[in-house]
Amino acid sequence: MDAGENPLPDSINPNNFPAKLWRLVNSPANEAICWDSLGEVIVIDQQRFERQVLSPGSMSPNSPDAFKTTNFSSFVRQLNLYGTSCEYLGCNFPDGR
Amino acid sequence: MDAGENPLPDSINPNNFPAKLWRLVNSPANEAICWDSLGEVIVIDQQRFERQVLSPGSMSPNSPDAFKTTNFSSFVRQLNLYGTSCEYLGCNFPDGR
DNA sequence: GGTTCTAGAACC
DNA sequence: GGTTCTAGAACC
Repeated sequence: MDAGENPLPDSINPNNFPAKLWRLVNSPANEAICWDSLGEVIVIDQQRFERQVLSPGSMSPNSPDAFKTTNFSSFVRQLNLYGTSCEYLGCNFPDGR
Repeated sequence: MDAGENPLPDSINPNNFPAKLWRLVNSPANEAICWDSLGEVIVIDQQRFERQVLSPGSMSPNSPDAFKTTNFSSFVRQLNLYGTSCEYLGCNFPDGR
């Protein structure tokens, strides 16, 4: 599903963390973060996420989906603040295997 | 100075975290982590450190200097456990500038 | 409202 | 003895 199919209620500020996260997780274009098969927890590929989402210049400038931090640990702090469970999809090989 | 010039006392287990950290910080071969100019805090380049020290295969296999984790956040947890102050030397550009 | 650094706690 | 996940606290 794309963002158009699961709009957020007007009471949610689209510029805040939960809304950005929601759009990103539901975006099929994004390969770095997604729902698990049961739709209960978020699965993150840290390497990809840092490269494709957090890294400055990785998203189009002034994108409403860009997070304010570039640090993965700060992003995780936000996840925890909002009580979001996630799994880490890691690749353990430097060459990306 | 190299490791030969500042040996650790025999009472320090060379396989434990503080000893590994000590050797690494004092090693001129290592570019990812070093002392600041006053020799008071450790300066870490996170990107380099992940690539050149934590990443599996980045150090010679079974190196006594290899840490047990591959996660930067776990490494930072160890720093904090031992009360080690550090500064983060970040590069903010995806291409390494 | 978000970011950063550090620490608690449970687990291995 | 180390690792991981989460939370406290101070700061911006």
